[in-house]
Amino acid sequence: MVGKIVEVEAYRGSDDPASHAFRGLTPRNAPMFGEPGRAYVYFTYGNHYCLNITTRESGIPGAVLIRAIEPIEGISAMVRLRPKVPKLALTNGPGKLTKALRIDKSLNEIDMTKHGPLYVTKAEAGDFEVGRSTRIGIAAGKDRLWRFYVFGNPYVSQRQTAEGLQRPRLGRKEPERVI
DNA sequence: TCGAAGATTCTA
DNA sequence: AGAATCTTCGAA
Repeated sequence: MVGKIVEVEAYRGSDDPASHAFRGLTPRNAPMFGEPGRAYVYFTYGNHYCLNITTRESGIPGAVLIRAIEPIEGISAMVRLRPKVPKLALTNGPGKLTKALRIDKSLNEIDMTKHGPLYVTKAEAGDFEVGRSTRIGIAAGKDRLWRFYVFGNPYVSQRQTAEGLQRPRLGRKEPERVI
């Protein structure tokens, strides 16, 4: 299965009250303090896994939550994992995409920079614009515009009207693929 | 050991 | 708008 990442949120450490790492190292958030480029998978609300990719050097907490992807290959397999769900809703949320890609805690801490069961890689992509807004589903840290998404992409999660929404800016970066 | 909250989703 | 559902963490 292959998808293009179209929506992410950034989380940091003691300077970010919305982050799992805000109060320091715990067993759950340990990957955020570890090597960059690893998966940080956590379970929440009794039902859902969420996938992050760690971003900062060892000892400094940081991760990017993958909130939505655009399905590219293996769509029938994704539908099998999320039966009776229309294509547009297959992977447009952090808990939805982990289910559609069968991502769970067994992939926690996996190296996502190398070819393996779950990894990211650069791919061709035309020009696109990046929208940004406040992060979704958080109680603190609402002042930061740390949610980023491909502007106008229909596979972005349905809450683009979150407060703090800004019109597209930032540049043309190649999006990446998840497998 | 216990209670409350949670980087969500689905249904009514 | 509210329930579901259970892990995690901090406080007691």
